[in-house]
Amino acid sequence: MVPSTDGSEKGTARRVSLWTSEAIVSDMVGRLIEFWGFKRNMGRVWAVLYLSPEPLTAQELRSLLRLSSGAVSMILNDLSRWGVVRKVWIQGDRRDHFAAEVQLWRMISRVLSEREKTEIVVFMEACEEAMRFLESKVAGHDLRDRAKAQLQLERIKALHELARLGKKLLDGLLSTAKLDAEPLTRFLLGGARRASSL
Amino acid sequence: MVPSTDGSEKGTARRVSLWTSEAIVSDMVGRLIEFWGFKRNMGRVWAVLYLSPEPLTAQELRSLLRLSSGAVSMILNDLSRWGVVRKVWIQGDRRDHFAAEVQLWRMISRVLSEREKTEIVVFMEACEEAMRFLESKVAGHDLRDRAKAQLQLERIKALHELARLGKKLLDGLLSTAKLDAEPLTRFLLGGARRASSL
DNA sequence: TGCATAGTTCAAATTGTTTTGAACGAACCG
DNA sequence: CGGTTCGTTCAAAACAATTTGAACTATGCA
Repeated sequence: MVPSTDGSEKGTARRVSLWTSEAIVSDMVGRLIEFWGFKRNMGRVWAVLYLSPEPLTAQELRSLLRLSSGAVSMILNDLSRWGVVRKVWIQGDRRDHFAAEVQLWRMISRVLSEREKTEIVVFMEACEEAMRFLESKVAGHDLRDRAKAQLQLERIKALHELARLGKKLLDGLLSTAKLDAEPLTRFLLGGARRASSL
Repeated sequence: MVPSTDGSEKGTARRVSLWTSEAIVSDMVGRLIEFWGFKRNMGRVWAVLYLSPEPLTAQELRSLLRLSSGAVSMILNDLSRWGVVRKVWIQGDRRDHFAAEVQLWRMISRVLSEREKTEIVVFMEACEEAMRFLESKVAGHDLRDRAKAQLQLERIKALHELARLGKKLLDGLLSTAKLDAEPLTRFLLGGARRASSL
């Protein structure tokens, strides 16, 4: 509401509403991120920081996004733990300032490797455990059970194999990621692109 | 509890508890699927069907997984809409029987294309809208605002480009998928594998 | 030291999602 | 026709996740 005394140095809140572009993008990133299993506000906060020319304080985020102090604190923590936001020390200001990681690909690969990879590994281990159980069943007496155990073994093996392939794909993506700043861009797809700043 | 009159033709519930392998896998698939943004029980139901030698009735699923009649009905609907389970007509039995899609890759590519692709397209459209808004800002009078609009334009362009690449990757996966039954297996990764039944 | 502001924590409240179970409609069977 | 079983729907209940706000800790400053 208050139209902001824009150049001010110390005032409580420098600006209290988002540009249309910021609203659209933060909303969208929020949705996307939620859909990916994170909190919606993590996406919103990240997006606002990503579109900000300077690092912002918790206060500013708070008023831009109408969140409580607690929420902002927790969300910034989450984002820091995922390495997608970092604290920036600013001369003579006691408050913490936050900046978004702008290397999109670095960010994504970090998340992928921490999150998806664990998920896949756990899944594969579960498959292995189930298969160990079935090994004993296939040697059992009941004929019907043996056939069933056999079938399950095959099916679970297929799941296991799928996970293995998924992991490989992921590893492929991640290794290209480490290599450089223009990564996905030539990962198997469309070799002839100019460098971009992802 | 009741150990089942196994070969029975018409009894209410043929079996009421899961094998260890089934418990492990259905639990695991449930988690994974939940993590992917579906209902946990969708994963569980699918997994039980996937590991079953014959199609099962809603009743059976109900007692195997301890769900209410309503829940089973709704979940089977969801699964049908996603095309990962289908009704099987069984001679002289009034009840519907359900079988899991066992072509893992076909199943996954269907879900990927329906869900992720839409998501990406919507995201790209949002980026475009935000960029249109900014185009007007860069022509504005306030100097500060112009710089900021410029920055946002660049950043949003990067997001847009990332989405485009994601889409391309997805399309690549999906097109290999359509091609055949042994798909991911040689999608860029490890050319030298035997055929599998994914 | 005492005041003021920044930041964190956590129990309670809110919000959102999934499940339940009773009510209903449809199909089959004698 | 009834009676029975199957399947669906939907409002209420249970559950899960997120947010709030007040209490608290820490730090800077005079």
